[in-house]
Amino acid sequence: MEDEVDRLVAAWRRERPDLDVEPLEVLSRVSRLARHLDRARRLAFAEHSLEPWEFDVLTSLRRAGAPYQLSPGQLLTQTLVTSGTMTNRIDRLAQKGLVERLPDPTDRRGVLVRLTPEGQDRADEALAGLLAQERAILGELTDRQRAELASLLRQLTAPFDNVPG
Amino acid sequence: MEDEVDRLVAAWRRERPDLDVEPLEVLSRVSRLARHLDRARRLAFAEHSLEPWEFDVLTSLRRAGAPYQLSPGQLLTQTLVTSGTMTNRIDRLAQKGLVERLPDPTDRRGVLVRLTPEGQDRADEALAGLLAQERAILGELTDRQRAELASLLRQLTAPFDNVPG
DNA sequence: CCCATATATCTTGATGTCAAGAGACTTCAT
DNA sequence: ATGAAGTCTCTTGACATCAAGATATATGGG
Repeated sequence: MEDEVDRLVAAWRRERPDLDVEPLEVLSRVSRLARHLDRARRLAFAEHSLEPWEFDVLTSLRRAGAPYQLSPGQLLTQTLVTSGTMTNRIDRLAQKGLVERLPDPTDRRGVLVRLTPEGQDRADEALAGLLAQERAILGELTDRQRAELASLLRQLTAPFDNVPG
Repeated sequence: MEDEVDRLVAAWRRERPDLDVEPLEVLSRVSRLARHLDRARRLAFAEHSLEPWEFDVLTSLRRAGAPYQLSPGQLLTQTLVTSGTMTNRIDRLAQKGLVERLPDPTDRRGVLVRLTPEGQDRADEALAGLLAQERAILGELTDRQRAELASLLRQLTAPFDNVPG
């Protein structure tokens, strides 16, 4: 079946027949698929009244394991946002009762952000919903194809994930 | 080589051994790779003093073929932004002399946005730079692997691209 | 002990985006 | 013709984000 990238590539080949636009076949599909996934996830999370950014913060804490707490600094390295954004996010999550701020007992400059029991439940529910949706999106592929895709994608992401930047 | 998603999946398997998180192996990699690509593209475009959104608009017009003009409405279906955003983008591109607004001769409500000669040059230069960068990112893969990846990704994107939404 | 430097978090101001709606014009049924 | 509904673009107001800097605390060399 044809997709938007086929049309995009065809347009470039018509307008710029001198250029080799083959890289777009892979990387434009990655970007466009990510956009579609963002929208789909937003819908899935909305069923649990969570925004994507809320899911990111709550699940970062959830994955940390009991007692489900991290410093704002650790959270911002995990979620790749700036400190101003993280302050704002913690404020709103605390107001909704999903996390709470605790003084760091070992550093008086510091704060610890801890998942409340309700925050933990919401994170767990939303994760289950997300996985159900993702299984549906991947439904067309065989196990063999999923493994192949994961492996090829890992080859592309590993260089980014294993440098300081 | 290990990547961030391997670590993410390992954390979930430790904290939620009851869940099958295998879908993340594919779809989290897609999202994370897209984030990396966004950053890389921003850098590539910066060498031509273009923002990613400027590239999107200019190349949409470029792909339309001579005389390189589209209505704001056509531009926003291509770039998936709202009309308010598009008005703002056209304003700024016109101010920089990369596009110009013309009255639509067939509909007095309408406007046509046309690429200026400078806008066309900038779009062409930035596209060449982008393709060079993308070839470097894909450098690790064989032709066979790229084709395989493109084909698998097309299977995932086609359902999104061939429905009204 | 003291000061310079580093670290952790929060605050401020600017920006780009979106959602909703306004204004101008067109289209179509009557 | 005429009025209602549709279409196209732009305006407005709210919001999340970022970059830069402020505040408070910690750390280590002299």
